[in-house]
Amino acid sequence: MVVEIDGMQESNLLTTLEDIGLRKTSARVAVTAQIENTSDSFTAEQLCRDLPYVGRATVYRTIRHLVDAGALCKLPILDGAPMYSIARVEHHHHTICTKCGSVGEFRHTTVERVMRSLEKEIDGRITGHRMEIFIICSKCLAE
Amino acid sequence: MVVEIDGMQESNLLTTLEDIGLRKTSARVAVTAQIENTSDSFTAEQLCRDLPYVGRATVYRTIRHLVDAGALCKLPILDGAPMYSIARVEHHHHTICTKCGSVGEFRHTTVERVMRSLEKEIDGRITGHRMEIFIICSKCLAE
DNA sequence: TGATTAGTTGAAACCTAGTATCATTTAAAA
DNA sequence: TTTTAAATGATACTAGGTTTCAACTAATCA
Ligand SMILES: [Mn+2]
Ligand SMILES: [Mn+2]
Ligand SMILES: [Zn+2]
Ligand SMILES: [Zn+2]
Repeated sequence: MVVEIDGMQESNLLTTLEDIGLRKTSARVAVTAQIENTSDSFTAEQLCRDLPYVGRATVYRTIRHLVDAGALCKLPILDGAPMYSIARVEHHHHTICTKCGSVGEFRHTTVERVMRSLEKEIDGRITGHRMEIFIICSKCLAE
Repeated sequence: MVVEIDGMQESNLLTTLEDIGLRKTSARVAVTAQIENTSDSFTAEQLCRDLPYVGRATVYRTIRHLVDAGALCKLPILDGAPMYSIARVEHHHHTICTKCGSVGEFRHTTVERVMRSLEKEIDGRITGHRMEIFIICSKCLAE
């Protein structure tokens, strides 16, 4: 069963940073607010353009903190900069529209069950997995 | 059922290039031979280091031709350069050892079946998918 | 409250991975 | 052979990101 995960839940990235023991600074307020107001996924460079008064280094550092803390997903894009999106649930996978780049999150119980069954069959110890489904999203199909 | 795919089958990357209509040049002979003699996966920079007499531009161009032709897999590594490996079967997935970086290829019938079943459930039209399983390989576990 | 201090910032320099340019060379057809 | 379009590779450039470090500031403390 596919469970699509969407929209604006409480996330407060700033609190995540404070919980790690980092200071509440104006740069961090600006970066986290911008991310939370961007309902879609984004790249680091987009964030830099949206926040011209925050230094590049700080934008990148803040993103890294949030990824390390598990509050942001970093997903590799084969040609180009990785995309980031707020991680609303612990473990999930992504749909990526190859036309417009929009990213969706979902969980799939059968996939997870299959993964667990693989542990007996794969040579070595499984420590994790990643899955992306490439789509043309309904919005792009409608055009 | 997991089908692990391994070892040295006939692949002749050079022939792939000629089949696309590209000329047989000494640079292309060198690059394809080096790839075929590297039984493991590799990065573009590794290949450049192994072939100091072939220009960087040519190494990158040759890799791109081979990827476009489907003879090489390009797989994204979250921090760093993508890895390449010879594509021995049409569609497959990868295991990546997070310790030594070695890449394995496998097919999994159940995963593919699940993918097809997802088409009804995901919003949009599915055009493809990607899956990587992160492992500590048996070689690294043995150390 | 103001003094202290360790954490934070951001301009600039740097780095890695990869692409574009273009004069020279070469494969392959004629 | 001669011809010529394709290929090469040195060099310059770009994108994405990190390091450095002097200046700044948030949080703690007297
Ligand atoms: Mn999963
Ligand atoms: Mn598959
Ligand atoms: Zn789309
Ligand atoms: Zn390993």
